[in-house]
Amino acid sequence: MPGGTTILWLRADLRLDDNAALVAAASRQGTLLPLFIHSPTEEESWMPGGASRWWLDRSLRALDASLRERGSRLVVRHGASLDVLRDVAREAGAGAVFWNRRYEPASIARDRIVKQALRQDGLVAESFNSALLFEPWENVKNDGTPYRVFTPFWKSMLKRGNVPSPLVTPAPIAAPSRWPRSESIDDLALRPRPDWAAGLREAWTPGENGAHAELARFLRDGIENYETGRNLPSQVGTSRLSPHLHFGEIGPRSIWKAVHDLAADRGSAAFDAAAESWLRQLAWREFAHHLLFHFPHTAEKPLRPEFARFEWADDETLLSHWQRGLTGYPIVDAGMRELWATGWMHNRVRMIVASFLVKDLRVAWQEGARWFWDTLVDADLANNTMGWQWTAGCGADAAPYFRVFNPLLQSRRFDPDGIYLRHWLPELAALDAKWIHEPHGAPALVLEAAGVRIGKDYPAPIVAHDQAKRLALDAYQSMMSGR
DNA sequence: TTTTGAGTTGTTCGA
DNA sequence: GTCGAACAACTCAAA
Repeated sequence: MPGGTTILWLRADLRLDDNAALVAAASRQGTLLPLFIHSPTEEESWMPGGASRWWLDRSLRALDASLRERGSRLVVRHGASLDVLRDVAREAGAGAVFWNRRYEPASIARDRIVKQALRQDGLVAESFNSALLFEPWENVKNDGTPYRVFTPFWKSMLKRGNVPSPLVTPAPIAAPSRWPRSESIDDLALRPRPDWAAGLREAWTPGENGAHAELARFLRDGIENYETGRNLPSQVGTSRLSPHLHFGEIGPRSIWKAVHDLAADRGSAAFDAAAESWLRQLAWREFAHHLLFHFPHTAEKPLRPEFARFEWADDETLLSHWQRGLTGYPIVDAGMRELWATGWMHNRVRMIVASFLVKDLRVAWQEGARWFWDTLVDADLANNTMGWQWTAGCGADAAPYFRVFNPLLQSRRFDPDGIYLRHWLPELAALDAKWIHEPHGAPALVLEAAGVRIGKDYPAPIVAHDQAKRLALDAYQSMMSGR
């Protein structure tokens, strides 16, 4: 019978707007019990890192506040998901559990067990899609197998048409007559101790309102010049929506519609082109989930099996210099310090630092993926995995192995005035645009005038790029020839 | 099945 | 300084 109480099991969908499970639960004409279960070990080896936990803490508080505005609240518990769901269902007399799907391998396995068990208990258990425009199994090749190249995936997605519209959430949200026990968000101990999150607080506003504000900012100031702006780390030329998307504070359906509405309003071909280039990025997110769904081993292992025998440098020193932003290459070090301070790094710089770790230092891409996982507020298994495998050349797109980023050229091209470098490397701030990209090459008098002592104030390069590139290419060739 | 065209993000060389 | 071609040849998608 309809009615009764439905548990809305919230996970990576921390929003009220455009939430399919919420809309479906509300349509049952009963009451709704919003529940978050903290169960990090169920993510197996991909437990949220410190930056992600900080974000989650803030996002849960924002969600609770939004629910209270609508006459409800967020129940918070910790423990094994199935056990908690059963306990809460009993305590609240709930007859149904609804949730939005996640696509990480460990989540899929857990959710399958949970759904089956709840149904055996006699509960209604249903899952929905609120994270993606299309399910990973929907947009596949004509022969039913998954795509491994982005462009055909994207064309096929456009050809499907009918991108779903965002769902409208009813207000208020009907609260149950009796609330089950809830822990406080503080009890989850998500906030870092000691508190190193000052930079994160300054940079971000987690939560649904913060997400929509960021989208509005980007649609107003960023999207028109996205093609150039997205490559300049000294500017806010990207949407910065990645952490909001990861936690589901905003969904792709809302974004797709907002962009198309704006494009229709502008009615200019130039705007359409800019808008499409950004929506392609949203499709890359879809593609990443598609890949992780169909190739679940790729979070740990290369998609291209021949890369399993690549000989990586097993060198803790190189890795730790990279992690701390002490490589002697300013663009790499600036990026790594931005990451450490804000939990985020500009995408252009992510490519540069990733290429540097994998090709110049020849440290395994999995080490870089791990560090990003622990430090990024937008750490997302699908995106992180695809990005690192692409950089290493072992991923879905056949990037030619000789494509090695030159950190000096990239730095000059995308931060010509050194604004980004000076911001994150204050010890180099007095160097001019000519030398800030390569301080170790500057004449002694220039260094002296700028107060920079190489090896003391700022490190000498830990590897010589030209030589490192040759060694990397040799290593790739050895691997390919099977030696 | 075979064939054909194409593939996020780069660098370097030589005209 | 700018531009096109080469890098080296592989995998994928689709006709």
